[in-house]
Amino acid sequence: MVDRGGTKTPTSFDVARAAGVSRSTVSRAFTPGARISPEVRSRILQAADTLGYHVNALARGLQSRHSNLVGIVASRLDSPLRALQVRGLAQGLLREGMNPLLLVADGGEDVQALIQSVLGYNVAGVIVTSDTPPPEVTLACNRAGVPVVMINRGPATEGADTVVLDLEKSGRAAFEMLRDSGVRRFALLSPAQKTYSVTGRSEAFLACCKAAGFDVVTITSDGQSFAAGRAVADAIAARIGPDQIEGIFCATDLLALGVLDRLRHARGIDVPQQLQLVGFDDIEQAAWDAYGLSTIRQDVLEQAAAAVELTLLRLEQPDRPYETRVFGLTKVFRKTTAVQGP
Amino acid sequence: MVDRGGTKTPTSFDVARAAGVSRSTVSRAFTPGARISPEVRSRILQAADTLGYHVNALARGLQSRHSNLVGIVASRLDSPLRALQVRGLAQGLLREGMNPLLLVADGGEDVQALIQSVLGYNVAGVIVTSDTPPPEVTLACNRAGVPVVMINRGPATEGADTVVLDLEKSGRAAFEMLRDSGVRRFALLSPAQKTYSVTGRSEAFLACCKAAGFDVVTITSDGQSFAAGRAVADAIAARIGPDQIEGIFCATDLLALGVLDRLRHARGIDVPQQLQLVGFDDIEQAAWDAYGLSTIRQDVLEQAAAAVELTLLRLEQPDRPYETRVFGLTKVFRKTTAVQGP
DNA sequence: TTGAAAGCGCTAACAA
DNA sequence: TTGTTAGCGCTTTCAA
Repeated sequence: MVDRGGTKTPTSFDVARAAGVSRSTVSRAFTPGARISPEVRSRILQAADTLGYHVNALARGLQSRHSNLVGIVASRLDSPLRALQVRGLAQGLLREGMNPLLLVADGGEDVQALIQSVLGYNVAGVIVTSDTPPPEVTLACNRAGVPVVMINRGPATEGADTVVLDLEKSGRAAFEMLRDSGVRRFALLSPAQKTYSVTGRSEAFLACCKAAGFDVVTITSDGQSFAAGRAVADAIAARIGPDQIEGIFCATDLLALGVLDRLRHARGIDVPQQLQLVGFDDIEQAAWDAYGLSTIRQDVLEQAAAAVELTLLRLEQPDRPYETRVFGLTKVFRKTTAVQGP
Repeated sequence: MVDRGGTKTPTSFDVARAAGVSRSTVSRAFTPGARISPEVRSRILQAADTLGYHVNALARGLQSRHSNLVGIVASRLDSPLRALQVRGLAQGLLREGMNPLLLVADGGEDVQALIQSVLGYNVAGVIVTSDTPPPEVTLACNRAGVPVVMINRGPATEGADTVVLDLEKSGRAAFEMLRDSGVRRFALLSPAQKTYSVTGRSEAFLACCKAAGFDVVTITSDGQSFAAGRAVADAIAARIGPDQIEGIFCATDLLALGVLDRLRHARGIDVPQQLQLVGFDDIEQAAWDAYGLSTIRQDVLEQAAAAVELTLLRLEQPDRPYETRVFGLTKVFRKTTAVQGP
């Protein structure tokens, strides 16, 4: 805030004087549930309105030992899934009267330092949906008494509420979709970088295949982006053919789309005739006609809502036991599997 | 922040005592550019580290009359362009030691109320990249002495620095791309909702066509999403044919992609043989092989960096004249025009 | 229901 | 270069 010499922002003192009450009373007028008579209250509110007064959140937070700021730690903000998730988080928070402090944690940034700086705002809570889940985040927040909610960053950690997808079901769903589409020779495409949810469902998929007596060819990508998928498409194409792979589970939609794009347009491979493909997430682009990706849907908006709810719950009851909300998923058959959707 | 009865967070007082100095000196140790001897400074930093001390941003902001919080007002956070923009903004801000306060302003929310609440944090600035640019935002911020930067929300408003695309060049580039690809019968697809940049370039395109002696068929969509494009694709298809439209400029890539998707896959229309198509933005998906959309690139990351820079500049020199940075664009020929890229 | 007084943790004048 | 003294604007006991 730059002081441009203009009129100073009015304080509760100015409102108090205008309304003929004390500053404490003004404070009460702006505190939901405070004991104050309706008449006095509306008189104050009116005075405040004409003066253009609004509570100074800094002072309030300083005094009351907590602001209504909630930190959101997110990485890869520009990936479709994450963008939607952050939007859900921000809107949910705003709706509850909290303000989201956005922390982008893509590689370069020092997450630890970010958390420290955020803690300096007496944040009411921190929601983590980053890829790299530094356990120190939980630690630092716990020390400061700040509740933490992890989204798909489990496993259920002591000291944090958690929102997760059912890993086992995720992997199984992928296996089933391919198997039910007639695939007998399986492959898996998964990023080299370990991540709770992506690696987790990949391993669950592997386990399912093995349990059913199938071998799996595993291919590793550099990251989970579209470009990463595209980059390994040739390696995949090379393994298509008699006695080779028939169906592949790509651990994220973006990866699947990258593979699909190159397979079809550069290699002229017919999906699903020559190779079947299943992704994961059901991002908006998966449904675009040019792709029609068969995939497994997770409802990020629902997860975001749960994260907000968990944050508020812990604010109300700091001592409640840590909770883990496990979310399900939906198989979405489209056009990259033999079994096809509508 | 919930007080879980644990150890209290250390204050500058504790650090001062541990380091054997006064609180002001501790403050100086954490203030870049403050006059303090290196030895004392490192002694304090060390004491702070062992105590787990970090500056309380609330108290600092309260006292110094400005926090290092910067509000970002954004809408449609989950659209590819906006997501990238917000990411750039957040990272740029973080890099400069500022923290982004994210305000999602999609229809429902009362922007005015949001701004008020944000102003309560003594934010150092506000960056607006929302679709609906309430002039009240500028007004409210100006009254509070908070600098405002508008991204593509011009025209240059008094009271705000501005980052914009060259509207005239945008529209002209679209016209030229189609014309140079041999189009003689033009069409325009633009959202019904007025927006500075989208409506602006649409009108510039119209003007260019008219000036060159061409008529233009204008088609209106409900919004600028993929779905909106898809929804008007049939209406466009109906106008393809002898003596009908040969090329269309879609005011956003998402719109163009929606049209293209349905035209090709539901209507079996050959683009660019039967119809040429040019989009705008060059979002990631435009380059995906399944689409290969010819488009006009705007560099959102560069714009975001400029917005951050303008915010900082005004912080340093509150009285400098308001500045407008105009950005150029790049024609990207791909596969939806007769003239094609690499 | 209201008011008076005491800080929340920090920075910014000023003095040393 | 360092310490001292005042607040920043608010909420929160505690009395009235």
